[in-house]
Amino acid sequence: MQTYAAPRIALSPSSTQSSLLEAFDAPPLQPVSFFPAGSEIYAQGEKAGAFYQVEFGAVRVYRLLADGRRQISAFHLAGETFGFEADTTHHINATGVRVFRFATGADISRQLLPLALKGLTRAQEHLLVLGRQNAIERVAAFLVDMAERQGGLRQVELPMSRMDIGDYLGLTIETVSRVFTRLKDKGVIRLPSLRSIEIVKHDTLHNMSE
Amino acid sequence: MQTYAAPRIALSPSSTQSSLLEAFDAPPLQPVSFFPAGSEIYAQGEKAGAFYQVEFGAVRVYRLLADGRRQISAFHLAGETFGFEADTTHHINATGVRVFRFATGADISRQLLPLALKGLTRAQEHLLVLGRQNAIERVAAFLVDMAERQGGLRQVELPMSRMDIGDYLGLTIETVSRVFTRLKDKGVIRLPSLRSIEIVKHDTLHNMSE
DNA sequence: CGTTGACTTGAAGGTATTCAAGCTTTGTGG
DNA sequence: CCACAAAGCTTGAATACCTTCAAGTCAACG
Repeated sequence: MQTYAAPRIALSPSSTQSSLLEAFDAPPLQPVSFFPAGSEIYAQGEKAGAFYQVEFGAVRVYRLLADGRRQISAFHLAGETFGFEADTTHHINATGVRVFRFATGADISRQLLPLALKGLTRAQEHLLVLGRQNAIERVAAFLVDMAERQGGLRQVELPMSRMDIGDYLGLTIETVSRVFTRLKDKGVIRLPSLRSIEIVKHDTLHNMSE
Repeated sequence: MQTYAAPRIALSPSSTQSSLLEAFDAPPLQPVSFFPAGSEIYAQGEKAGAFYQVEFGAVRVYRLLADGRRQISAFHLAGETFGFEADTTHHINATGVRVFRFATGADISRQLLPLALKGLTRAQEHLLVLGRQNAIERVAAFLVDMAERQGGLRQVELPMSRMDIGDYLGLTIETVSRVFTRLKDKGVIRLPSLRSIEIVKHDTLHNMSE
């Protein structure tokens, strides 16, 4: 199985972080362990019953077909919290994740349910993108989502490669690259560097993602 | 918004039903109400905190784009149980659903969590299909899934239209139809009627879905 | 400064969509 | 029960979009 070692890019905490954490009603947490870049979290023996906070970079949750085709079902960005997803056919690949455990096993489900529901809602929106939107719409939706999760600023950091983006959007890296170029030529975005984009025409981008 | 009134097709209870229900450890349930064909469940004022059992036919969970494009994120078949998914941008369309409510609001999350996790796992598998598999593979995966959920028999009933299948698999109805024809011509399946298929070469179908 | 990996760009090809027509099934009224 | 209408499904031809294959550029790193 291929392992992707993503570069460590420090991100500012996203806006969704605090609200998600607040939703937990201050559970008793203990930091337990830290996973360096490229870690296969569950491959290292971790099971459900823990949940995680991303310290920097990003976490990819993905599935593979027998021939190696990969679909990333979710990214978790720096500052965000996620949990469960325990499943042997299911992989999580991290760059800098700190693990918290629940002090008691009693009300784990009360803690995990909002995360599960959030994940389910996102997955349903993602299905709409993959099933019914074309390449430009997919990339636009991705950028809008990334921007929102980073506080809605003009400047958006992409803590993942073009290949990751392609595997998230169900596109090839070439198509992702071409769409970036098209958006740049239209003046919708700027590309100061490979891993950062600047959203110039926010409304246009938003309309593109429908 | 378009409403699809699916025909009422009685299905034998699927194999996954009992295991899901058993997982609930016999919660105190009360049947509350019944939704006829074409009901928009949440459009009728139902909120989360209840869960549902499909009596016959099927339930579609879907999202719409502004221009009407639709993506069905899940089918729930006769005998199966589902819950939550409360969300205004999110629609559920039913043909014959009985609603159960939890007697107490206390341990709702303990009851809902396994359902949420099941839904999340299925959504992730669905994302892999939509993002990385071609038309034949998608239809094959769909048929294999339907067969398994109906007890693994050769004969599979499809309690939904070609349009529903297309909107579930991210394909047009024409493509769905063409793939059915191709599978029939290859001798992999038979089509005794529009809404029922017979799986002749089970292994071939399974390999196609990867 | 050269090498490596990641990304971009171009051209050709393939797969699914679109548009259109014909067919089949289902439902309805005579 | 039959005839017709309407809806759903199938089939065909042309088109569009994305992929594949290939070459070239850029950036990071030793």
